[in-house]
Amino acid sequence: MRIFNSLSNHLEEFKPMHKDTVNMYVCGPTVYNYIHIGNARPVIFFDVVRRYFEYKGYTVNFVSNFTDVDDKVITKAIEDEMEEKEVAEKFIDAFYKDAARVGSSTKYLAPRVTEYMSSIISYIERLIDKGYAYTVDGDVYFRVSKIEDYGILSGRKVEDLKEGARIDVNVKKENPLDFTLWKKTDVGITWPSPFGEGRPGWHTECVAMINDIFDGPIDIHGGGSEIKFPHHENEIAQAKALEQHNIANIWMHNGQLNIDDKKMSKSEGRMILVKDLNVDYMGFRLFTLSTHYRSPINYTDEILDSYVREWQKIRRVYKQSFYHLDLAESLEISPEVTENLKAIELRFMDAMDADFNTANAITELQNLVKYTNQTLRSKNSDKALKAAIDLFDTFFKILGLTPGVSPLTASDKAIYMAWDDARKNKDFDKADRLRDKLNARGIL
RNA sequence: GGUCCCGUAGCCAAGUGGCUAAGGCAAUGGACUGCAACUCCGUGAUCGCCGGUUCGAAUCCGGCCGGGACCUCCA
Repeated sequence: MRIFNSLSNHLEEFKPMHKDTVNMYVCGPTVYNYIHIGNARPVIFFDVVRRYFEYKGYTVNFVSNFTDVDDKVITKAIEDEMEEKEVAEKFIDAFYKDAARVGSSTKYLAPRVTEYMSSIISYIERLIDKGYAYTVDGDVYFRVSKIEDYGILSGRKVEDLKEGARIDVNVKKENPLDFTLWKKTDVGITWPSPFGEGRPGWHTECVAMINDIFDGPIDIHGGGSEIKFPHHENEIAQAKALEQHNIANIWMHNGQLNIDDKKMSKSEGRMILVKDLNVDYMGFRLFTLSTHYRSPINYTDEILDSYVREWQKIRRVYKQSFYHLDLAESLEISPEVTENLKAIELRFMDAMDADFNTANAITELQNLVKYTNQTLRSKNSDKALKAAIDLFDTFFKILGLTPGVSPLTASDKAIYMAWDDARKNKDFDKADRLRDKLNARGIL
């Protein structure tokens, strides 16, 4: 399988560092607010990455952090007259709820900055010891000039960066590009350290946690493209300084989600929170996976709506097939995998193998829908239908889509049979009443 | 100002050197149907514009137009 590596800018054949295991880390949210639909994109996409690796038989050690201390969390805490910890707890809970809503697993290791403070401090100390960082007045800065190819990930040159850099009011820095490792402060929560009372900068947490948890470089590091620079660039710089490696073999970055073709902006009123999305979340998940993960994706109500309807269509044929077999007491029938189904499955997997081309994978899901609708209406095809359902289950598992269909109850079946009889007897009044009942139960 | 990305039918979107440019939505014609819903079958684009490279380009190169991102907290 081939994955696009942001570090090399090329598609690369995936080779795990440790046989049958994938170690991956995805930059998680800063927990000062509910997540918006743009935050949901990596939550959904990297969940699919994990699912696909698991489908392929790998054990996936999936880690994604919570940034539970930084300026925003502190500001929010002061605003709401809460402790930083309370703010973090509140929005971590909310995050888990939203992640579950959009169909992503929440069962993974989620380290928090506050839990790794000693690791972060010692990481910074080691950087100072080796001359890659310097202390000024209780602040600690990373010395970018010590890193030979700083800018390698984001494809920037130090000269270009300097030219574009704002006039830095912080005269403490040796170089405007140097970034903060430790910030001296007396606002909000602080920790004691050898450099003084303060709190860590944003860029060390991920490297320190990865270093602690995985003990060495990992297979995949993921995140949104907008944090490629400076965050990921700075992570690499620190790891190079101490560990002489790039943290991850493969760096993956998802494109941004825009609203009405513009970047989300709270101040301009262009921001939608996941919890406020008043639709079937599976439709939203399908929407985010309908564009290749590296491309930007545009949100409008209309576009989302078309994917919600698409999801209903997918779910409908699955449900109808499932109930068809259930009514025939054939849910456990042995499947007959036809050539068509084999071809659809093969193309689906080919798409996933090609840098997680979920857009093409979804096309195959749609081909399966069409095939199943045709099969559903032909006679004596229960075995093929069973095979189709099995394939749906496989696709759903990989994409993280859940149709929410379970076997019918005895009373459901009785009504269904009665409806069928009424129609055969041309008792349409009765049939319509029974049909309403079945609709109310969500069976038709 | 610097760096970079994108522009495929009304809409979403795949394809990044070679069979007739996938698929979906919408629209429209037909089939099915007690009615309706559902579903199935059919119908649409020469790929922003101009020029170049090539036997051959949506795919490579150059210019132009349009949109966006990053360079500052941001998934």
